[in-house]
Amino acid sequence: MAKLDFSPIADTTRRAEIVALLRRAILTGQLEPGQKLNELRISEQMRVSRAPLREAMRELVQEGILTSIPYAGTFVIDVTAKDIIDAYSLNKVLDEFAIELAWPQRGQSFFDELDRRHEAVKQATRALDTTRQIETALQLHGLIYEWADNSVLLETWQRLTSRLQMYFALHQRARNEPVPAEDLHETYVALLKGSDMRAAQRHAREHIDSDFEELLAYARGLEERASKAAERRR
Amino acid sequence: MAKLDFSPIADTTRRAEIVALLRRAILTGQLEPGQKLNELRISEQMRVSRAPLREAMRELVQEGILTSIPYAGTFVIDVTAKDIIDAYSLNKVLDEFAIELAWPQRGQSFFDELDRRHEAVKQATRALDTTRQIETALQLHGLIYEWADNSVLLETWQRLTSRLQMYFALHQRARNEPVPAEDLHETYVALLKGSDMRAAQRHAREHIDSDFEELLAYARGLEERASKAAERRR
DNA sequence: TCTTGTTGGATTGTCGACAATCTGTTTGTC
DNA sequence: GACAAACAGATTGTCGACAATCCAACAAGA
Repeated sequence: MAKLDFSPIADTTRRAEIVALLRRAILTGQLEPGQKLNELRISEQMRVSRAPLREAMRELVQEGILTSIPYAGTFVIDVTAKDIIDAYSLNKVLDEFAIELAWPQRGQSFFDELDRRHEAVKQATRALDTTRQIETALQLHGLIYEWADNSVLLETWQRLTSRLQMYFALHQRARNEPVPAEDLHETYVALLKGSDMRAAQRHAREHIDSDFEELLAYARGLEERASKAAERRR
Repeated sequence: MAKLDFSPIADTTRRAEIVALLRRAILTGQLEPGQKLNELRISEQMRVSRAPLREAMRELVQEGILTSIPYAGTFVIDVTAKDIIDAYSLNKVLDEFAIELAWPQRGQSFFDELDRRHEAVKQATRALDTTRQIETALQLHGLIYEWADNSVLLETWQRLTSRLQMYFALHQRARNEPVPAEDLHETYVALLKGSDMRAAQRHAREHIDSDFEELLAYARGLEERASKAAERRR
């Protein structure tokens, strides 16, 4: 008998599709931070009743990209400079841990997948598809987590990634100019293939820092705009 | 004007109360791992309609203590030895990070709160209230996270804590004998008051390991029972 | 006997309507 | 005109009923 692995069949509940739609809208910045989600309007647009929509929203609230205030509404989370700093500093720690766990698990299939994902990033970069560029870069980064073989760590990283993706998307959107940017991941990939774990950990940390500077600049801009808006309100 | 800090008013949605009730039932082990939650029955018992109950369940699914299979049901998560190992090893890393962040933030109010929580543990221990003992011990442990001033880290720890609380409760429940256990936190508290951060980090790691052994023994018991049950099913 | 269809009951997913709550505006009073 | 009470509209929270799906038991055919 031919050996054939079937993947699990897709979730076919409206709820799951709504979650995917909303998440995508938020993570790509189509829904802006602080924006209120009107249940009636969205449910009409999606041709769905409010029940599955509300359940989907609860999921995203727990996922950390929406916040809900009883009887007031559900909103896209606000993004502050501190949030970005917090997320990044935790990401550093987790990265180091993930590399440590994944290191002995590396093998041919790991390297193959590494190349595959790296290629995807390069392709998105060439195509000037910034949204996809962010997505693929994060997926490349996520490989060590998938191979770390620690389900709680993976889950944690996925939550964190949601926010990072959102932050990057907002950043890109703010300077509404596609940034080709040559490939920053060459060294990262090479080190993950090498034999010096410490070096890989160190690079992951530094690489993060370089991206970080840009994001922080954006965050500071946000802060400024927010305080000005508060001033205007007086 | 007198300075007075009001705490936020309680959530008054049924949903929030249901979440609290269910969470408590799960974390204290009243709902067993793998058990199915029948929506109709629970909603009738709580005198509530299925809508807020289902929303509450979605939250707990995202919180990681329930799992949902479309059209099949929502279940309390299964607990495997690997889950416990994974949670603990991540907890070590996070603890180290939290201590590092919290260290410069320590001050009188930190020490006071530390003592307060330590006292709560001792009291629960004296009263042989194992459920409360677990709760208070985790709260003591959580102090460094609250003072680390990193919202993402805190959030992450709270998710992790849910599981740890559940694991401990199951463990206690399995050997249905209240364990007085003398105070294990004396050293931990002392080190957090001291001036040697490294020592505190080291102790946190070792302290975790000692509790860990017990939990692992329990987990292995679980595995064994599970495999036997699987055998019987053939 | 094994496999494959069918059927009934139970349970989850979804819907539309109603109740509770909030917010901004209007009205009334001083 | 300033302030508070009452109202109106919009929005969220909750409910009961219906539709879709699953599962176990049973029946039919090879």
